[in-house]
Amino acid sequence: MSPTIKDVAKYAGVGLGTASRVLNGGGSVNKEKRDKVMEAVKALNYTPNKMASKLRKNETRNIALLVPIINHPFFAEFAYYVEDEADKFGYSVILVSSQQRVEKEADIIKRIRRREVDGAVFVTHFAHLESELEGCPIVSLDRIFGEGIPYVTSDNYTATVKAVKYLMERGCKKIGYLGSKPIVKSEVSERERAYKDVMEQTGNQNLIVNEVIPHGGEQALAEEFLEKFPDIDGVFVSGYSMAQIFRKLAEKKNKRIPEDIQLILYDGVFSDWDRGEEVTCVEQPVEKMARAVVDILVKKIHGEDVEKRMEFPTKFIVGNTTL
Amino acid sequence: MSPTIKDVAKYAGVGLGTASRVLNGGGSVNKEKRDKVMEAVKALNYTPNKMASKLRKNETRNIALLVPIINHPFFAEFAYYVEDEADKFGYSVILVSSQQRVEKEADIIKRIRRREVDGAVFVTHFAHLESELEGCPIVSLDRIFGEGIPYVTSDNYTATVKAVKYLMERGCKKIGYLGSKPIVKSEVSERERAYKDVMEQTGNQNLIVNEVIPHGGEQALAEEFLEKFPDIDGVFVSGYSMAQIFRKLAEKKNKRIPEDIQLILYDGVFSDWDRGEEVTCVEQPVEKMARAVVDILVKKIHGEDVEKRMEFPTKFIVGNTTL
DNA sequence: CTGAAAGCGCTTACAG
DNA sequence: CTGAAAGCGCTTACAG
Repeated sequence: MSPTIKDVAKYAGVGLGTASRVLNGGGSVNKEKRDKVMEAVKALNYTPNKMASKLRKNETRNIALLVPIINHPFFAEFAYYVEDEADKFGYSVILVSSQQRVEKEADIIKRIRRREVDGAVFVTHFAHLESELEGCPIVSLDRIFGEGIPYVTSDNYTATVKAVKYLMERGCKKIGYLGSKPIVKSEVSERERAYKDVMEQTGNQNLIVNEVIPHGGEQALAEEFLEKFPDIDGVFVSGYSMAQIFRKLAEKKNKRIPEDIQLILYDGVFSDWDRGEEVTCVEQPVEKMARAVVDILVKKIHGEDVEKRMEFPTKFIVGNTTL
Repeated sequence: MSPTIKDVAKYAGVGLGTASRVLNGGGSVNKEKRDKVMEAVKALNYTPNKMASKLRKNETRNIALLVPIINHPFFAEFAYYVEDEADKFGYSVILVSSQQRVEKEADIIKRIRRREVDGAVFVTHFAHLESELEGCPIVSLDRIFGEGIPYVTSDNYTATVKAVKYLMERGCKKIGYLGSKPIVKSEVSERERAYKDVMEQTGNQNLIVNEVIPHGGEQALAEEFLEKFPDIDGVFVSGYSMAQIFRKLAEKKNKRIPEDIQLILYDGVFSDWDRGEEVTCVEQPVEKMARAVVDILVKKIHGEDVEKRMEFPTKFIVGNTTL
């Protein structure tokens, strides 16, 4: 068995409390005894057992990160910064891909109650019992839960207005909206609202396909969109996967982008692995948003007051999918 | 304060042990008492405190997953399946992006010793004190640590031979090798060995740029490669990011792929978000490899015997980066 | 089948 | 400054 702090104390010839104090820096300790303890630690090759101290201190120093699916550029990028930021505060992050399964979302709540994690970051758009969340240390991205749950978002409305107007400026006459609608209350819905407002103001028709779909349902939706609106010459696409699938489909149908259809994506350009093509897009400040989410969560775990809503400005990037 | 099992026992009018037994199914309990306990659980809205049972049972039910960086298609895909498989065994996965920082790798070892996790999956090619690993429940991908650490890999050698020969069949006369070399002993090195062997057998010259580089160093390496071998007409690229960067660079230099340079990538084609272009590549069975890694790790944590090395066959996929 | 007790390895008031 | 003690919330032999 590995040595315990008891062994260290005994070896050093001091009391248990003293050993603990030198190990944790709590309270001052006689230099001589301190040295003896350090010596004992070395001699016994002692490592503290965190399970014990966590139980005692009633904190796990873990947070859960719930994403729909980790192998998606936006969520992976987000996860990267969440981990980096959490690490700064001494928290580890437990990764959970919800895969849109409602049990997995509910499971996170259980993990908090079971003291497996101190709190959670929610990046999902699926449903579950809101009542269960009461008082839970949770922070969400985009999604609006209710009073107790703060969230971080981007300027969905204004950015979409700008994007749609840009398509018009570039000559588009028939602009569609393609997206997968959140099943829950979410700031993402502001995108559709913005689109509709612009269409109304400019006396244009709404050409929308925006549905609640299961994971993997993008293909069917993109097809539906192109069938419904075959003569479209511009499209605002909400979501990275959807845009990728739309582009593939358009190619297959011999619709050239941007010559035949101009495209703007909400959900930006990412790292190197993104093949470096420049999509015209609304880019979210993923890093800042991820760090903010963690900062808020940590504050919340410590019982501090936090902002209920935090909005970050996006960047409009002109690429080669518009003329 | 939330209720403890003690409260449940008191409420139900039974002993602590009895309450524990009905909650964990250990040993049989009188039906009547069982019902009373269940009733108490409901009434008090009791949730067990896992920190306590973990301490008692000396298991965290957490494993760490160490990847160089999570926002990379291969690692994200790998992580997805690791989490899914771990979940089946009741384990949670703690995500750590090493960012090539040696402290982060060493930190994982500490986490195991501190009982923050029961074991770890290593997907990194950086260095640290091998001696520290002795007896640690660790499983690696590709990397060869030594006797005690099992690993999962793919058929690097044969797949590379096949790929390079394919380039020849397609008419390439000057075939280069571009990759980032692992700093440690790894099965990935078999790729370079295979390339060299084919070159030697066919009486061709080695045109290799394969260096140990820091994260983000791909660009410089790709440039070096093209400067050194400007008249190349085929290239075997090891690693996804490197290939993406190479393709971008080639485009900038007006080298068309595949017309001027044919390209084969080791590290396959992934999900939808990969823009769907078909790169000719050697595809690793990521899902199977990830699940195998977890299966082995769980066995190892439970002290069972495990295979020391497990090789999975890759698939050769012909795309549009070769003629 | 069941209750009282010991103990997992820590930390933290509490006297001194 | 420091040691002995209590306790975090469980589980698991141990008697009965």
